[in-house]
Amino acid sequence: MEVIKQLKASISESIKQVYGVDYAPENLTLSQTKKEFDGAYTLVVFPLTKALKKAPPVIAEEIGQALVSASDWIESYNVIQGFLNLVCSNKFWDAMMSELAAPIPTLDIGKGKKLMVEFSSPNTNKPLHLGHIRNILLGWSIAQIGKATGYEVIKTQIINDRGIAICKSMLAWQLVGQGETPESSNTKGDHLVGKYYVEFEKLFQQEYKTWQDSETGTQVYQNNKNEEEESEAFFKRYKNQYFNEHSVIGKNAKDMLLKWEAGDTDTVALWKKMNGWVYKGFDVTYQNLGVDFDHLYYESETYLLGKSVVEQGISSGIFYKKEDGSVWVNLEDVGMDHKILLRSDGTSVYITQDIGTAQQRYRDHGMDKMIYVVADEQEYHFKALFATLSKLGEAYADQLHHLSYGMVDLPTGKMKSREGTVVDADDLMAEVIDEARQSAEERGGIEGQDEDSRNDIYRKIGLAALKYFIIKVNPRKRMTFNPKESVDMQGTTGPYIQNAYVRIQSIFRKLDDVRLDGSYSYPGSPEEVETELMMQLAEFTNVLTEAMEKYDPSLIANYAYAVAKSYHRFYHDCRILSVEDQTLKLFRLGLSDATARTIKKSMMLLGIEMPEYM
RNA sequence: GGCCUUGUAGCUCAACUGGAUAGAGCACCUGACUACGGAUCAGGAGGUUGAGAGUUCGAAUCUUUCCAAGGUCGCCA
Repeated sequence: MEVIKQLKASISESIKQVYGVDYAPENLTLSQTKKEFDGAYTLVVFPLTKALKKAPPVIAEEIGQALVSASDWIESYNVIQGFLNLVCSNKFWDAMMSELAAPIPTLDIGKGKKLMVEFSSPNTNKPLHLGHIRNILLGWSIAQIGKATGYEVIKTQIINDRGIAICKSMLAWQLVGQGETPESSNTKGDHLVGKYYVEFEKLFQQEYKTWQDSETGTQVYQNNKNEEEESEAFFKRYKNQYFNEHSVIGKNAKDMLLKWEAGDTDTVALWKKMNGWVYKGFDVTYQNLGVDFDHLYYESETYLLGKSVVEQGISSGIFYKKEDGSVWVNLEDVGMDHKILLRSDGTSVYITQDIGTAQQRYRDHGMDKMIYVVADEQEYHFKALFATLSKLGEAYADQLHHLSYGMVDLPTGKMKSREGTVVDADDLMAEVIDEARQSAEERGGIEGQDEDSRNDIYRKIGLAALKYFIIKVNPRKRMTFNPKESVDMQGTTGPYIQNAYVRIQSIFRKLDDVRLDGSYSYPGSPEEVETELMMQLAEFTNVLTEAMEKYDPSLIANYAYAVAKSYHRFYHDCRILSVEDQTLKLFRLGLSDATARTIKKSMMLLGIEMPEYM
């Protein structure tokens, strides 16, 4: 905000004038004055004492005097301890209002730079769930924030389309599916494939159970159990080993994976068919959620990429090979451990393909900056990945960032797919939209709209509730998703913010012919609710900058709420359409318009749409 | 056990980067202009910021020691 910059510059000049000391404007701490004191902005003078060598109250007094005589923006001041409270003049508020009336500019922080954001990155064996929603909202939002700060943004994901998981679904479908398709069963493709993933688990459990009672099973139990260990506890622990060493259906699944890797025609055809179903399903979910991607990467195409890089790393001595053939990188110099890069059988692990994918992406897009949106359980992995890429001397290695976020819990505890407590993304969206519909029908207010418009409004409100509920929480923190609270529409919620916007639209609909020409002059002195709102709006670019620096959309969410709250108060206290004084009316209309634009922009950065009615 | 994250009102979250008497919402209680849209606004009650010690003009924030929860730690992704 230029007005604030100029205000700081004036303070800096006053310091120069009184003390002959150069104090850079950007080093001044100028905050909003607390409500219980008189003034708009407060200069905290404690930090100045060293440079100016006087007691805080004296400095405050002297700067205050100098400012009042030098600047026509400062009407008066008062000093409380080391705080210099500045009371601003109408000229100041008019200047600020004029600046607020201008279109919100794109910042130039990322000007000329490419930013790639990876988010969502699902497995193709089951539908998206609540955890993905947090991931997607964060990724989408950081991409929008990137754009708003001047970056050219490439939204991407890596789709985990291969591996044992999808083979399980494929096998189960072959065994018990009887040719079922999304069309034949009228089921969304991703849900259908997810169903067969569950089917596999059932078949496996049946087989396992039978085996447990067999001679071999009991023998294994007797030979391997810990002291006093019950059979149930043992077999729970032994499950993975059973899958790998004894299970017939497990062997079949693994064989399928081998066939897939060998390029077996039938297997690949089935794989393509079922993944195709899943992608169709994902597309619908993404569309309903209002997100899209610019460039997709598939694990099936990238999983081999890292190998040659690793082999080069061995010959150049960056990595080393153990006797058993496995390849390692030593990360002790950056405070980490040794990390495996290739298995002893020469196959690649998770990090291997990530190395390859990173290189591929850099070749494709030459990005200056890359953000991976992935849950915090993978922090160690990304530290190791970045350190390894750095050792390889990759140009972009120090511009990689893991946007790590806490997992989503339910009031009943963790989400666990095995226990069926996973909240499905499609179901969840349908529920919040339905909730919005009920709420709107009770209230009335949009009966005049046709059905399509009404449905569109319900969708916007419901999704706003859901998205805001999730995005308002600091990403770093683990969050509890309370389904009841997520559909709240009062208080700190998406619909509350939408309501402020809708009120403003309603005002402007009632105006016939008013032109806001961008110049404002307040007759008398603005009300406190008005100056508070203006100051709030003036913070937008600061908040946006900070959100980008910290990779934290929740800052924008909290900001949007603060603006909406200030507006609701203003709206309640101040007449707008019915005021006689035309300049005052224009001022308030200008303020309303600036508020609407700021709210809309902020919420757009979070992937939340604004309705015109609600 | 090592490392990382978190701990703030009954609950869900803030706190302008070390600033004034720690703020909102939900829930509870009391009110609001014969409503520019009440999905709103105002008020009440609710706190030893997990505990202790330290650093300084000043600490929820920095240091340190504990306590609690979660994550992670060489061939899962």
